[in-house]
Amino acid sequence: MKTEEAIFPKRPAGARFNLSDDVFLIIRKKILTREIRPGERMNIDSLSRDLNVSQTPIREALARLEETGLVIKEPLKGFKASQLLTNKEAQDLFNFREVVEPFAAHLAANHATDDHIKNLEQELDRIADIPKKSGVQAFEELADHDERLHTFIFEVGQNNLLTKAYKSAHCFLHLYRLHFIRDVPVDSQDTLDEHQKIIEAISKRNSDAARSAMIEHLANARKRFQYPAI
Amino acid sequence: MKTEEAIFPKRPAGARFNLSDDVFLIIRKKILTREIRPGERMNIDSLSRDLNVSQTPIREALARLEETGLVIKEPLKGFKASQLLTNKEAQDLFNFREVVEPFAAHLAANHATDDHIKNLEQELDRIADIPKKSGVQAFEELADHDERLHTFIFEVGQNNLLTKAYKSAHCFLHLYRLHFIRDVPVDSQDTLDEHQKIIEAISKRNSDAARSAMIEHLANARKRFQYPAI
DNA sequence: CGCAATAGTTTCCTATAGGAATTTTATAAA
DNA sequence: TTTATAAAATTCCTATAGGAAACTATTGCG
Repeated sequence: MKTEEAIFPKRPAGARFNLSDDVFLIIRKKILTREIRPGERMNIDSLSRDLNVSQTPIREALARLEETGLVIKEPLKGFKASQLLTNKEAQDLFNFREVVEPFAAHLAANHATDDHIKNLEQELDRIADIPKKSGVQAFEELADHDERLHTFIFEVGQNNLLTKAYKSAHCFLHLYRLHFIRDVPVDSQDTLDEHQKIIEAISKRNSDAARSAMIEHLANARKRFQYPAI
Repeated sequence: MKTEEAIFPKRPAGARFNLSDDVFLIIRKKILTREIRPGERMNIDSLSRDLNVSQTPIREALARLEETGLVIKEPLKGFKASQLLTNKEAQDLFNFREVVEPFAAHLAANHATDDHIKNLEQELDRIADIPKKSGVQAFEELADHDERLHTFIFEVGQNNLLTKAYKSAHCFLHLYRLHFIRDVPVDSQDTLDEHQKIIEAISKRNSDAARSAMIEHLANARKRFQYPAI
């Protein structure tokens, strides 16, 4: 079968390809952009028709997504996108972050190469004008930046296990945030200031400062997050 | 198709069942007991013949196992069990545990019900005679106990996200330990004393004591672990 | 011996059919 | 009208067969 190029991007020549990986990424994206809503049923048949792919790769992709927790299988009923975090689960997530991220920042300060630091500073430049913007677009840019930065800090830290744990938890925060905070005016300046402080500490290879900057940032982020009272 | 009851245990009448879940657990067990060795190729065909199941559920189970990291897919070549942790990765794992488990112990002390505490103390009784034993059997009993205890502490702690992260990391430690320490005489008394200290702290709902007992235990465990110089 | 072409194997993917469970619809009775 | 039962349609789950692409091994040739 010829895959539709509009959907499946061309790969570098010679690269191994694999339908279920593509399908996995596509469906995951649909969920993370809320094209598929939390709790929504996902029909294997129609997915396979939409993506122009047989059922096998769809099933594999859904099985993998189930393992990540983004999708839930109800035997003999079908798959559905999992529900949003409850308030309690969101608090659990923050507890998790408060345990794991300061350590990641500490590691990052110890392992950062010059290239890493350049990347971090570029990231900061790239989003310097967000505070002047407003509305959904500002929110989305800030959320994307936040995600890139925090993930990158883990990657600089070089503990793959830790990184994996963070990533698998983080996508739920992403969804939660998307759902509740989308239309709330965000005070992006505070966030960016805190990010800057973290990056500066990492740039100076000051691991203690990086750790405490992250602790402070997360405490504030949690407060900013309390906003939507479910 | 009729599943073989020797392999697939009967389920309570009316319970939803699902072949790929069974297959997932069976293959995972084969890996965690080293019936399938790290790095070993896994042929979909022969798996499906062995388990007397068609290829579809095998593929789904392998896709899920790939997501956990226990299995690696090489497109157009097939699946294989993933390699053992490198020494560096094992150290990363200990770093991860040292960040996450003291917090879990803290949570457990705060959330423990009387039932939980009874279970913890029973677990301690159950293995009190391990120090008198020796050889592979003693090792296996200790390893099983260790796994039960640490996992249970997370469950008492009630942060599902944290628990999930721990579990998904822990199976690699399990394999690593199985490979390198199996035939090394273990000094189980130290381990059990430390476990006891943790359980006592949790029983008294003393979260600070639980945290520091766990910190101490992990530091010692890491030392005991250095044993096999790879 | 080294290299290239070929055949065989393996794996991925598709397609499809039929069984099983669920949901929906239709019909009948209270 | 409401409730209960039965039939139909939908959907999921499994099995199986076969084509396409890639890898492996063998063989033949220089």
